Amino acid sequence: MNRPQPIRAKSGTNHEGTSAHNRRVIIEALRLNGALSRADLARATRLTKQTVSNIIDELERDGLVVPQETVKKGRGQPSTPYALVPGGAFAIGLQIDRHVTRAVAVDLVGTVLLRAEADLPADGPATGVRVVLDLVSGVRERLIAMASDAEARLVGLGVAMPGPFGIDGDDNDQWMMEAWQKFPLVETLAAGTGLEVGLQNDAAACATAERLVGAAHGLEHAVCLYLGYGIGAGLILNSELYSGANGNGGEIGMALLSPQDPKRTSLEHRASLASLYQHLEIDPAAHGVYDDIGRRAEAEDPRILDWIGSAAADLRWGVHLVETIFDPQTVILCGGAPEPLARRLMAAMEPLMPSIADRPGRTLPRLQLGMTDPWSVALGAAAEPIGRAFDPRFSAILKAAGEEAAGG
Amino acid sequence: MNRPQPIRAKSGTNHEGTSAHNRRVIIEALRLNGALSRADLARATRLTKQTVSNIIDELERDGLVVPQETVKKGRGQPSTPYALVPGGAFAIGLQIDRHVTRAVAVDLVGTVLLRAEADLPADGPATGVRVVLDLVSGVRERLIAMASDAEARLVGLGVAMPGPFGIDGDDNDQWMMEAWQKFPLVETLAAGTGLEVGLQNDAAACATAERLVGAAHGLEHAVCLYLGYGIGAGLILNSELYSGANGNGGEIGMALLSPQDPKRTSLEHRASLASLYQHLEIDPAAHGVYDDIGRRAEAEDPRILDWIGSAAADLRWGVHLVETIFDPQTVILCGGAPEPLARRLMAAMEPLMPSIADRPGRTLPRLQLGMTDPWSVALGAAAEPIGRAFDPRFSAILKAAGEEAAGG
DNA sequence: GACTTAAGTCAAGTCAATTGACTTAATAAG
DNA sequence: CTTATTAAGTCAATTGACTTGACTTAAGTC
Repeated sequence: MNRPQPIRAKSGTNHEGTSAHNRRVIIEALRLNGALSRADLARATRLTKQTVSNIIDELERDGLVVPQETVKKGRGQPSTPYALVPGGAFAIGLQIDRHVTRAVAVDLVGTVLLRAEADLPADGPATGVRVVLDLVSGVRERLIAMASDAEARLVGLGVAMPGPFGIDGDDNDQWMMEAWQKFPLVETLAAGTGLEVGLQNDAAACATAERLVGAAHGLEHAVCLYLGYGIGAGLILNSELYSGANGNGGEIGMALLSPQDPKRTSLEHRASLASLYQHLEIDPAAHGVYDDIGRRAEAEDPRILDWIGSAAADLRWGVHLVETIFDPQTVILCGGAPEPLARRLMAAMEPLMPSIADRPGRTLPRLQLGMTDPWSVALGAAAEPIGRAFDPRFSAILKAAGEEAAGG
Repeated sequence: MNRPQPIRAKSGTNHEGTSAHNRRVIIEALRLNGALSRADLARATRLTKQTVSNIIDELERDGLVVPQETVKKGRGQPSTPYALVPGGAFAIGLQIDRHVTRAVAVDLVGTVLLRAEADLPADGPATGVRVVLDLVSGVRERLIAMASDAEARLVGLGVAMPGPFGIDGDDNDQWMMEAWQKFPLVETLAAGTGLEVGLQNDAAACATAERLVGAAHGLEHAVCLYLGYGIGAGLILNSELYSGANGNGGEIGMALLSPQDPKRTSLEHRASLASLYQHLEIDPAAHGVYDDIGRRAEAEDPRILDWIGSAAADLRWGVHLVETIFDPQTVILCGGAPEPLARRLMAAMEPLMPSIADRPGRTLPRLQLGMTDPWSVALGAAAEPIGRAFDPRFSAILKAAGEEAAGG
């Protein structure tokens, strides 16, 4: 061969790609609008009635949609709306956090069916892999006990853990997170479960959750500011999660706050639960910390209010920055902070700084509160395989790497 | 009707979408890899030989590709590579700058064939629209004189001008830019020329140019820092220009530099040619300013070096920030600064701040110099219709709004 | 009670990718 | 020098999935 480098090109597509896309478009339309008739779907997707009819028949056979009561809405034959069947598909989500791992099972519409939690050992993945595999298979078994066809309808396993990925750390890895980041987790879990495995960072998972069932539902452009032990941004751009070249898109925790600052203060250093724990001089590894800060926020503990004031100033600027850079429809504050804290933090961020988002004729608020639930990252992890299997996306149309070009 | 809101759904697709995508994929492969044989194309795109053969035949009939000399590369029948025909398509790009407007004609491979320039009147679009229409039609006529089939092969008119769009300004509109931004330019130009018209901001246009023929050629993720009269970022994400919800994505000039700063200093205030003009106390509207600062940079004028030092500090942080947020493959410094200035500015930005981009095994530099040419924005404007017509993209597969769903 | 409107089906048609056999033309082996 | 092997590319038939247009069903409306 004369050509030493591989040829760079996108994949082509064929009838299967067309069909897969149209199926996904219809599923998404039902997710976004609720039950719709074949005629409505045809108009909305610009497909012909006949095509929609065929796809709906197929989806019904596959158990993904069911007809509802017919609706008489004027002249003409009454229409039969079809709705998504929640039990049409399932996914498992796994969160690996600093001292705990959580797994959830969700259905096609994003309802959390099962939760499970376990402590992670202090030696990281060495023994921790066993723990997470057991957690996942426990959830899987309970899911199958709930719905006997769940095994066949399980579309994948999503994993979420703190990023960044592929970077040499700062030697301060008290939680063994770096060891987890370097561990071949996707391969190990895929081999151990036989499922397709996807990996996201915490913030991306939160954004994925907000996109499936939360404040970003149906939005094309949204930024989720995830405030957890660290801080990150989950980016929904063109209706898809944006991950960057190496899966580290949105890892804004490491962003330094100022061009001049000789101390090189990062955003994470000032606005994250880690910074709150430090400010309060409490051990983040102690049990009940999460509930404790929730209660103290509720009680408006002055030291918490201090931190809120300072974190809010930095986050206000963070909102300004992501609005300026991304021009999103909305910014969502979400993630792992207890709700009383998140709510007060959000209130303290008002008034927001002026920005490009401050435009006439807005319908969505510039900043809104998303999920504040310790389980939202695991939910987002589970939402990823659902989206991968059912959301319309460019990559779903293209011929996959596995499919060889034949023809001679 | 019972349903007051329109139904939200993506468009479906059909055979035409498939076919259009495959054509685009093949054109892109030829653009990225140079001439390729049908067999190579089939392997790279995962299409069958037969399909590729049909598409190549069609593209050859359409005058978009030509066969090259056959190549004997070992056993088997020699292959016939096909190459893009530069004259297969043309586009016109129009830049509207503060006191000048520029138009270029480019061909399918992004070669600039013609340039034209005119001063803009001080009253903005009121009389300026006439000027830009004349400029465009002048270029169009010269293009048709060069290539008689150019009229039929003209795929569109791209326009670039400073953003942001749709925002109420800061009452300091000495250049009438706000008047231009509010003017229905796209509609007026479409009506006046009969061409499809697209609009981008300066930074986006520069990124579009870098993507077609520059440092971002073939990259999936790149951020172009555009330093012109203002400053902005052109974002290439997933191989496409990202524009945000309102076309203002990347408008980082208005980003405030610090959470605390009571003076609310914006990046544009510190790192842009406007700030340089102010620093040098020269009138940016005077003729020959551009060449003048180029010469002074070349001569290492101490006042220029002052500015370079301070702007470099801010830009260094800007690079850190976009790396942290986007995780791109590379950052490209490009745009409207004279090359001697841009080159020194880039040198002064080293060493870059540590960031997530500082990873082992990089092949591309973290920061590289892109086009520094006063015509690069106009080139990017022209590159936009070329990309719209020929690049593989999700939206090109979907049924267009014009196409009504029929079928009964 | 006849007409209009809209949902949805039927069956044939069309488009574009696929398949598998075949042709062409080179190098390698004996 | 002949034969085998390999690879590019074509031919003709097939397949899959959307489209078309006529038709059926079931409400309103006049």
